This record gives sequence, structure tokens and C-alpha cells, in this order.
Amino acid sequence: MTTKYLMIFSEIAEQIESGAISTHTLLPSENELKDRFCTSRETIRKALTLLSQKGYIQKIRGKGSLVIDRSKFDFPVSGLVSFKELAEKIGSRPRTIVNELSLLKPEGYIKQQLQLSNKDSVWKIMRTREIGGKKIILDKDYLNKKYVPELTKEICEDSIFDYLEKELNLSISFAKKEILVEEPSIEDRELLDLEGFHNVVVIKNYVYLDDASLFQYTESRHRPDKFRFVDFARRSHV
Amino acid sequence: MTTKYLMIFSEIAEQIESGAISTHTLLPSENELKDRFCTSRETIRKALTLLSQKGYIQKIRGKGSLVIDRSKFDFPVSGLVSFKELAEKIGSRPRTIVNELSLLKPEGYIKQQLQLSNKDSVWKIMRTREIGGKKIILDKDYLNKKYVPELTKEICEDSIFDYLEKELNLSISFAKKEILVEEPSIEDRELLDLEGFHNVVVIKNYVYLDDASLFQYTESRHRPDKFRFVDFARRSHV
DNA sequence: TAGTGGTCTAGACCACATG
DNA sequence: ATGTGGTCTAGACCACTAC
Repeated sequence: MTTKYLMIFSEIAEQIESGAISTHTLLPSENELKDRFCTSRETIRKALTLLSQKGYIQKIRGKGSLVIDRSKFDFPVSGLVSFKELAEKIGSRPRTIVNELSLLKPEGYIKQQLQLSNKDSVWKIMRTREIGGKKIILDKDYLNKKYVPELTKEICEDSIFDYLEKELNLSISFAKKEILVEEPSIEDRELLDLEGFHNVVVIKNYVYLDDASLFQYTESRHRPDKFRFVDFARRSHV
Repeated sequence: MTTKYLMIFSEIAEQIESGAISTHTLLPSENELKDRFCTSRETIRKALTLLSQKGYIQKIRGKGSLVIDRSKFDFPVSGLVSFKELAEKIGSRPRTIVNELSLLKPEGYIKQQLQLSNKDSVWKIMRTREIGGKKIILDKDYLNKKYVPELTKEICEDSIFDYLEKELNLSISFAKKEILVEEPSIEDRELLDLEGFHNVVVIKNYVYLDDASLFQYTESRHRPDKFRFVDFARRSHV
């Protein structure tokens, strides 16, 4: 089951992406859309709000909804995107090497970051991401076993993300992301093709479920020349 | 004039921040809030949607709105935040040095980035940001003169952002931000205290006005050890 | 079964932009 | 004066959670 305003959003978004609706033109007015989709104006407005948040349109009071050129914003890395999704959008054939998959008793930094007790167990996964024959990214994942009882090498080679959402039906709701630049660790030097680079870009990801419980901590360590983060932000006037 | 749902948002947000409403508890139900604020449920829901987007609460179907511990997410650098706002939140006494303030005919990269014609003029501002006695950030701003007829050294030493929003009443609506790591340029080496660091973190900012016109391009070049970017993202299920 | 949030409706009034 | 988006209302039905 999908809702009416999501269907309207998808339909308009698809028309913008396909070019059926040109950029730099105005959408039909909310009143016209209301009639066209046989719905109420508030429902149309929910769809338009989504389009605005996703960078498809700019609403201008008194005038209308301007279709903007979203292709300029290439969104791939923004938001919560997994390596698999990312690689698919880039279109390159990536390879994932699972360096480690183990079940640990939590301690130190990880215990604190994941807010674990001594009774908990935690999965540790270490993976190297290879693009164009070079080892570019080192991913270290820590998952609370309470939410993920079973995990295999095959799952880790594919996408943990997919497994969690599609197989386990865990609903990921929000994440805090932190981007830093660090000196390469011994692990980085061992597992990545650093080729003389003096820094790595570290993305720390704290992933939360629908009920606001923290269940995953991920560190993604990139070679700096292959790193790019794109963000689209609306200025909030609050 | 401020709207009802923004007032409700502010009031609840303030109560959460002050601790008057504890984290890990549920807010009153939407029906109760509706009565308490003498309004309709949709208006309450607009306020709660905002609280959710800003990371104050997590809505759980069938249960209620859980207050989450937002202090864990220290938001400062996320979104569209100017250096001045940022420094204020960090609480340090920063210093801004204006290295250059000039009016140019657009050419090359900048002309293309700002989508300028030969008839336009463009402001170029180059500023060094000093924190704790060290030159840490190099900011290069390019502004379309069409929108900003006048600009002085004093304004640049304070906050261009404030000037645009408060004096000129330009309404900034959204921005695209891009984060990269680059080799330091000759300029970087001259103007920053790099102290042996081999990379700079470059934040490219494309700033758009309310009518979706691009009017500012900014490059912010950071010493890598002083750089930190924090982002809070909700997983969109679209 | 009762209470919660998620969606939807058919109106209404307002502020802003344009001719 | 007309049309646009921004806000608000007082209902309604649904899906989910909890008891």
C-alpha cells in the first residue's frame, strides 16, 4: 500500500526527470493539480513539499512552483546511501573483500559508542572496497547482535543494508554522520592502496532504528582523492 | 508575524532543550496537544514534523512521539551555517582578515560556475579565518553584483551572510555543498598556517535565492586537522 | 477495545505577485 | 481584482500498539 501524496510525488518527479516537464517552467497551480489528481489541496501540498525537499522544485509565493535543474546537484552521496547504491549510480563494477567477520564482547570505544552493556555482543565487520582495481575504501562496521542475530560472509559481500531492511525488516530511520580527516592508521596502510597519500577521510556513521535505538556504528575510511560528499540543504528559517 | 505551528514547534523545542521535557519519554499525544494548544490536529502535526526533522523527536506509529537525546548530535556545522554563526557556537574568539575585495569581469571557471554573462560583474572576496592565533580557513567568495551592488571591507570582516539577509533582505533558500580533499595550492601555502599538512579540505558552496537564481559561489579551504562536518539525516523511504 | 500516529477531505482566510 | 502559495480548521477513516 502506498499513499496518494507519495504517488503524486513520484509521478511528478518522474515527469521532471524524463523531461516531460521542463525545468525553468512553473508547475500547474495547486488548485489545478488538486482537480487533475482528484484530491484535496493539502494532499497536493504534501507532494509538493516533498518535491521541494528533494530539490525538484522551488515554491515561490504568489507565483507558483518553479521546476529547477536538479541534474546540477548530482545527489548520490548525500543522505544515507550505502556503498552498493553508490557504486550502482557511479556505474563502475566494484569489488568487496571481507577482511574480518567476528562476534566480540564490547569494549572501550565501541562499547561506549554503541552504548552496550557487558551482556551484549557485537558484530565486527571489516571490508575493503575496490574500484578500478584499487583498494579505495576501508569500512568498519559494528552491529549490536541484539538486532542482528545472524550474519554471513555472503551477506557482507553483498549489502548489509539490504539484508537488514529487506530480510530482517529493520527499519532504519535516521543517522548522524561525521566527516573528519585523519592520519592513516596501521590498518589503513595495510589494507588500502594509499599510494603516498598522507591522509584518509573518515566518515563516522551512527545509525538508528525506528524506535530511536542506536544499533550500528560504521567507520568508512576513504583515500582522499577518491572522496566526494555532496549535500543539498535548504535554509531553514526557524 | 509568525505562524502557529512554528510557535508550537519553538515552545516544545525549548522545553526539550531546557530539560522541562525529559528525553526517552513520550510527548503528550497529538489529540492532547491539539486541545492544550487550542488548535487542530494537522497544525500540531506540522509542528511535530518539524521537531522530527530537526532531530528532537522520533514518531512511532501506535505509540507516540519519543523525545530523543539531541545533544548527542551537536549540529553546528550542518546545513547552511556561516563562519560567524559557527565560531559563536564554538565559543572561540576568531579573527577575520580580508586579503582581497575587488570587482571583476567574470571569466573561466567562475563565470561558468555562476552562470554569468559578459555584461555581469562579480565581487571577489578572499578572507583568512584565524582561530587560536592560527590561520585555519581560507574563504573565497564570488558574488553576482546584480544582487549585491555595494560591499565594503567592514562588511566582509563581519558577516557577508548577515549583511545579505538583514540589510539587503535577500532570502537565501537552498545551497549545494560539496566536500573534497585537495593538494594545497600556492595560495593556500601563502595564506594558511599549514604546518606541514599535505592536504586541504575544500567545501564548495553554491548558494541560491528564493527565486532559485544562483548568486554566490564560495570555496572554504580548511586545514584538515581543524575540519569537522556533522550531518543529521533521516532515511527517506521514497 | 481503546489509544496512537498516518492520511485525506472540503472548506476558509491570509499575504504576496501580477496585470 | 484575480490567482498564487501559506496557513488553519473540524471533521473522517485507517493501520498499528497495547492491554
